[in-house]
Amino acid sequence: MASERYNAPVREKHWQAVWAERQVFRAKDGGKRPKSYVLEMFPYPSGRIHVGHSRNYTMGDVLARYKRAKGFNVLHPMGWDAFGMPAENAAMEKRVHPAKWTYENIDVMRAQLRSMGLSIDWDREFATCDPGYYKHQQKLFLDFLKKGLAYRKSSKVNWDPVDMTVLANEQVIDGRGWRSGAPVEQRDLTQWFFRITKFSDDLLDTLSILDKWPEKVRLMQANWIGRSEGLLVRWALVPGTAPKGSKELEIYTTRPDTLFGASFMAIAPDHPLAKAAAKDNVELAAFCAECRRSGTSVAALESAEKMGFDTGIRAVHPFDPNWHLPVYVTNFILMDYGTGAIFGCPSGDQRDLEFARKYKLPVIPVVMPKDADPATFTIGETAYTEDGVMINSRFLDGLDTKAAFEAVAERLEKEKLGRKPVAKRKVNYRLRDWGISRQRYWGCPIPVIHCEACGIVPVPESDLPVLLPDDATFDVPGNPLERHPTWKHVPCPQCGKPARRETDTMDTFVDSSWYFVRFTAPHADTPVNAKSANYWLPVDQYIGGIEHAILHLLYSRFFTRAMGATGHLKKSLKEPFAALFTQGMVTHETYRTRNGQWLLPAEVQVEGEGEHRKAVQIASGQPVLIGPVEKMSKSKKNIVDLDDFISQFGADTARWFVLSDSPPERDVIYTDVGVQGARRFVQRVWRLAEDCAEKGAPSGAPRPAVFGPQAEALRRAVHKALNGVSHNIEGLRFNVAVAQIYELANTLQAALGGDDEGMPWAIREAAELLVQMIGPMMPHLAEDCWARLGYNTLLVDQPWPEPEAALLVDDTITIAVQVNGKRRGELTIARTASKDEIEAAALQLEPVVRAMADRPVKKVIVVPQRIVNVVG
RNA sequence: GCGGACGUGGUGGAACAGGUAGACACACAGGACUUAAAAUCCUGAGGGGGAAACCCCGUGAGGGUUCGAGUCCCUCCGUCCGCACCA
Repeated sequence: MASERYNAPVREKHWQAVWAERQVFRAKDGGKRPKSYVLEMFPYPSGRIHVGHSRNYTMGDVLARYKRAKGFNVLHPMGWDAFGMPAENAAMEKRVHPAKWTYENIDVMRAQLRSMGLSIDWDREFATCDPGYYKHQQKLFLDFLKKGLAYRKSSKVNWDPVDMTVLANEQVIDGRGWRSGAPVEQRDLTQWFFRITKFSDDLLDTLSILDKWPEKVRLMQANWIGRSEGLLVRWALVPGTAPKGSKELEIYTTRPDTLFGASFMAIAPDHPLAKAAAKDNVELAAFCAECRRSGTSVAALESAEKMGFDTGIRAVHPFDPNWHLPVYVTNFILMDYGTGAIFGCPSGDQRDLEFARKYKLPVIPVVMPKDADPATFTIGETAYTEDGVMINSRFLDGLDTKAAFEAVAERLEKEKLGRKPVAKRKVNYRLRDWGISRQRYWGCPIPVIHCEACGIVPVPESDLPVLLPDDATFDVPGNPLERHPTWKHVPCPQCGKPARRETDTMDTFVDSSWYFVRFTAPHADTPVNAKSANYWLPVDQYIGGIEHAILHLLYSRFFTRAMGATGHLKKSLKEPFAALFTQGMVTHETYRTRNGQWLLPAEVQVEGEGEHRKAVQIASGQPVLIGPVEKMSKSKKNIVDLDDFISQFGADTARWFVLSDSPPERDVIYTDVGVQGARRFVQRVWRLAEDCAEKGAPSGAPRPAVFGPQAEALRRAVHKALNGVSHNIEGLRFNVAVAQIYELANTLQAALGGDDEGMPWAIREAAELLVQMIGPMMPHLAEDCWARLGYNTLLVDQPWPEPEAALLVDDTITIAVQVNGKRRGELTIARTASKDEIEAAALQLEPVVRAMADRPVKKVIVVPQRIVNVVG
């Protein structure tokens, strides 16, 4: 019996050094083995790694190690998503340069990740703030610019007047800047954009081939792209009612079938027609200003009452020159969707209905359910938005919704207003082009120069990278690049006259949109090495949080296409990530003092159970409020530091814990007892390996010709477990693989007492296979046990074992026997038994006879190898 | 409002493809070892009835399909997530 304990922290350091020295995880292009690119979303270097972060990397590492053992040439890299606001905030608050802050964090976090024993090829590491990375990003930008995939336009932005910066929508909370708390203004700014909408259809259509992506993510992306098919319809304006020069109004509709239910037109406050009309109408101008002020934040939209202002303008119904409809400016029409104008059909749209009721506009039912009576069908408080049969619609009456759509489209396409047709079909998208300008210092400079004479001039490629100045100041709000005394002043590359650098930097989502490409050749002097990219891409398994389901993944998909269009990637590479897995978070209780200060779990002592649980602050003895379980985050301090954890329990315990119990896509709650369980198992495996080394046959012992029944049973259990664990790792069902390993450990431990024929050999085999199975999950422990079993090779170099097929199927099996669907007994019978044999045996079973009493057997269902159901 | 997912013991969860529900783990109870504790090992356990054999009930609720439903279909309840004036 082993009496010592496994000293995880010490042994883990040892094995990490061995792996590093042998460079076992270095990936090389090419070779005979099939490739596998395993990638976890790279971290932002925020400071330190906590146990919450570790789950993502552990899952990727299990897969990477498994694939390696399976004979794949594995690429498993790591880097840093290193540009971004937190570094600048630190610069403002702590007077430390963003670069220094970032690189120091990287040093700390790299050491922490290394201590997890990840099978990373560290030679490929880079940070997106390295000039050696962003240089190539600037080159990509210039190529996008050339191809028209990058452009400048004026657009509305959220402007924080205190921090003097543009805010993303997520950074606006209740209409206020998330940092400054100042009310956010809407401003028109000229910004840089990527033309993601050029690929709208492709981005949508290709979702269907991403069969290894979660359905949920594909759906979210499809909704985000938001394709709709409709009709652009031009309405003439009644002369005399419209401002000079305004003769028509173009609207977008997906429901042209409801055209005869129209009772008003609605346009956005920023619509050109609204602006023109407001010139001569003070009240209207005031109304438009009011609409703009209420903003576009979510909160504002939710609370805003639907309001309209009758401009006095009248529009002519396309099918009836005598039918005139009022044109309202409203606060609920968006200028940047469709044409910023609609016709309102109150009976077919809830929002239009509410508007019509408020302004006493007609409500004409035009669609009714198939079985309704047109004489009695009316619209009450709810619009009828389903498909149905047309009524009150002249030539459409009696048609179904789809046919009516077509009929209207066909007629209006032939009608002429002026010289052009009244209507044309139009596919519309919710997706907008991607605004990438940020008025920040800590980002990739946009490599263009503004010249009064030449306009926008790209920085010559030979001048790349456009480096960030080291001596920026962060003591006042605003863009440090803009106020830097010299940086932006440069001669125009074309005419040589004084010109000005672009001081906007790129959204950090740009950095993370192609890093996975760069990993395939991180030292290449062009952005991409075609040979390496072609070899490694696409990423075979991508793992990360669901919070990136839309933006990051969509942007990366765009980049793959844009890089294809600019010749950096081959065009046949449609998708960057062949398989995607979104893992759940690690959550933890939160703790606060009476005055609302967050406390680390390490600062808190918790006692009692259930409702009697109480917590006190260790340092002060003061009571602590136990808050809800939430995702581990720095801001709420409900984190367990990885260094603390590893020095206490070791990396393998952390890895095992985050893989156990909860399905990987679901959240797992961090609890001390859960960790104890993982730690106990680490020790148990270690002792078990020792015991097996003692009681099992020596390594390399010849396989006995005959196994007794117990040894045979053990072997069957082991090979079945191996089969199950292999499948479950491949399917990323780590929690089930863990359970099967537990089960095997139990079986093996129980078998240690047996002295059956061939048992020592079976025990050795079982121990070896068990150790190999835990290898991807607890690699240090497995390596240690491998050595204890008498090997001087490295486990990490061993191929993944294959189960013996003969041991996976049993000769005799036990199947359940039901009477009228209720389980009454079981039957142990040869696996190959025929239906008749099974039926005969089942009918003789004592519990079956009893349950049937004297009723006649009506029918017997026999599903060989599964079940018997006697119906009586 | 629209779209989606989920609901299984005290707890986390398992159950291939409609075929023995509750694997495995945690917590719990009893026992062994120990002067004692820790650690470790063994045993028990969905609920109810019964001394036991065994019987009844049981996967959010109700209904349906089926020889058979946690799994498929319908209705409802609850929880979570995404989008949200998208025309």
